[in-house]
Amino acid sequence: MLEHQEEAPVPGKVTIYDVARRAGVAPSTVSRAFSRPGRVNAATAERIRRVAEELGYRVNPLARALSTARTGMIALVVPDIANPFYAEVILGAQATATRAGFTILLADTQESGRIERAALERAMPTVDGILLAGSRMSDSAIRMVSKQKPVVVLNRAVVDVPCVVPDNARGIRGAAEHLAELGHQHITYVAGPEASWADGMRWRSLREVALELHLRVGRIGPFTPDVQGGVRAAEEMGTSPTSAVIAYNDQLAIGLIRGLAARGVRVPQDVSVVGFDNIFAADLITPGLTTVAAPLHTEGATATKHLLAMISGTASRRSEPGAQRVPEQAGQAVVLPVRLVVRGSTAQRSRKRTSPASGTTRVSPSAAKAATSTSAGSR
Amino acid sequence: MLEHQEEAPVPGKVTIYDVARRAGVAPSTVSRAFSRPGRVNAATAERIRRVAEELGYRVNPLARALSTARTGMIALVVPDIANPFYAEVILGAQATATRAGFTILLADTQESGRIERAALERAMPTVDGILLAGSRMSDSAIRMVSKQKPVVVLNRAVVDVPCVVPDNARGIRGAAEHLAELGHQHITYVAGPEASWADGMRWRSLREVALELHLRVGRIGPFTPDVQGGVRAAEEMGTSPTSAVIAYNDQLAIGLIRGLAARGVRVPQDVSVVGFDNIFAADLITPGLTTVAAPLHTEGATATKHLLAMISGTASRRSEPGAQRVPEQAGQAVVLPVRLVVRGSTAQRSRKRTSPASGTTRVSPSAAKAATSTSAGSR
DNA sequence: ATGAAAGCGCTAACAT
DNA sequence: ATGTTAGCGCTTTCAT
Repeated sequence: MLEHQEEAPVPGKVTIYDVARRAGVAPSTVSRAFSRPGRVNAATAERIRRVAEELGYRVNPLARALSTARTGMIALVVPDIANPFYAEVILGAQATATRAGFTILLADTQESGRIERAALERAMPTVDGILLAGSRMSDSAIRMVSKQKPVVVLNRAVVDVPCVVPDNARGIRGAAEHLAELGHQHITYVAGPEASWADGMRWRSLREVALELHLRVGRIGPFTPDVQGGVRAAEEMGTSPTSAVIAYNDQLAIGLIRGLAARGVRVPQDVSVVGFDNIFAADLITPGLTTVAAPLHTEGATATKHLLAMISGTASRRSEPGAQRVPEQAGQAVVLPVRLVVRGSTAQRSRKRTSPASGTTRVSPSAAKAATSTSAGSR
Repeated sequence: MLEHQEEAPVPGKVTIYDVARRAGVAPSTVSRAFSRPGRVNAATAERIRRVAEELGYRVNPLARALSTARTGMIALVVPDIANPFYAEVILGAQATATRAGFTILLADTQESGRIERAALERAMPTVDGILLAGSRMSDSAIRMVSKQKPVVVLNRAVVDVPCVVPDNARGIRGAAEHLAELGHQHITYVAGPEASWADGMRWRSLREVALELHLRVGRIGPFTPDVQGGVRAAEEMGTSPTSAVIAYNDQLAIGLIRGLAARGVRVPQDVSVVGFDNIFAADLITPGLTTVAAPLHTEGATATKHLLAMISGTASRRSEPGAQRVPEQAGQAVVLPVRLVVRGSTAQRSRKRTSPASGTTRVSPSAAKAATSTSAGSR
């Protein structure tokens, strides 16, 4: 009679023991039937499956995780989900994670290093690996983390930690060449967060390519990498900006265009603007934003693919504490190709503007320190 | 000497046993010290904390979950993370979840009911509750789920399941009144997904308020609720749309404006457009989009708050299978206030346009078939 | 207030 | 191929 209790399939309460009893086998056999099909007789396996089915049995991932030390979850840590940039990355990550049977634990750190640490603290013991996109932590902190669990970093190069980054150099080069072809001779770089690796990378690349192309460059910033920041940048630029500007990212570029418009400066007639990332909105605004398209979705996917590889790599040697580090070409950043998407925000340099034929070849960005754009002096 | 093994704080491997031994207490005491402070002598508690600290001990959430049946995770299921609408909701949810010590398990269902089911299947056993935003499942399927775990539904009313929705009726009313004040007498509703509860709600509300305000209304659609859909809607509208339109959501409205612009119809001079949601981009495009601002962030936060309440409610009676349903005012949808944000996409009705004084109270938008779609028949 | 011991549901040697 | 037996790390009666 007690058997009757089984008759009511209470979904979350059926265990392998229930199935085992009902199928007339040992619990371990049921376990095998689910965790490693093939290691059990096809016939019994089938029977077990049937019984499990009718009993409404589902494996309990938690219990499984407790003994295997593998949870099937990976943490995705981002500074701001609402940032379309990360949204795309998340999508890419989610897609390949799901396909591999992994679940994503999402953590938004609100652009705060403190929250990021806390989030990691919480998530770490629950996940098999970590995807760090736009981390605010220091390189050494990241290395620390990667010593405990497999980690892949996005959009940033950290020594000794697998990274996935867009080809910033080529992207900036493409943008600069495009601008040069349109007759622009002086480009202003609108900088993003000071601490951003990508920002440094882009600015450096710009200076290099400028040298090569005989362009002059200036720089203002840093600004927060959002629309707000762009508006502020426009203010800082004053009424006579250079004829061309490359912004750290699209949000900044969009804000810049708005800010410029508000002060009567027209884009692209008066100044050409190029962004970076090619977020969704780049195509929505007027004029459309010319921008360096980063393979957002692909970045997420690629990073996840690597992470999963690392995870299955470490899976074997559980007991070796220090062995967490994987043979993978650690430290070797995978760089993904980018492409320039030309839209309406860039145009032939207007002849009406004064052409600063004078001026040195390469303008010292020291002018940047003048809060309210003294850098204008260079023009 | 064996003791020395403890000296190397291998972060993920320290257990309460290690701490207990080192602190000279029983494992159960260590457990108490962490899970229910107060039930242990303040002094010993302190000592335990210290030892734990220096040993680098962290409670293992999985192990804890296995015995308590509470994981501290809630699943957030959304159709599309990249959709700015959901991005905001996610943020709101994440914020309050984190504050309560909960972690979010994110699942993007790619607008697919099938994937949604699969995701739930996977997540269910791992989470304490579920947040369903923009679910593609049937009401009954949702009720089924909510019988197993606490569930809160967003942007949709499902009988017997706690819901959080924006005040669609008031929102539409506000939009219609605004349009009426501007002199518009005929409003076209650009419909979203056929299966969408919100869409039905909005259309119905529009008809009601139209009756009251002596406005005529028409409707075209359904369209996919994205920019693409809006562009298609523009095509379907032909060259002589009504002077005012309300779209199911902002993306549709944005696409519509683009599509209209492409065919030489100017917004707001020729036609006024109102959206719904007030997503980020609504303020970026030109002209700015007049729209009904839904409290996106608040929705996520509110829903989460309710879910957490339900969770702590069910926490007590673990053994009562059928008792999962909470006393909460189940079925009672919480409706959140909205407000109209007026931007540049709406304007006084242009006198130049032919005023269709003739025509029935409700004009059949048959003109739509002029475009490419044949689906026009159903409207 | 603290200790001892029995699980939570599953996996993993080790047998057979 | 399948059964036995220990755990995984923590919580939780039940004693003391």
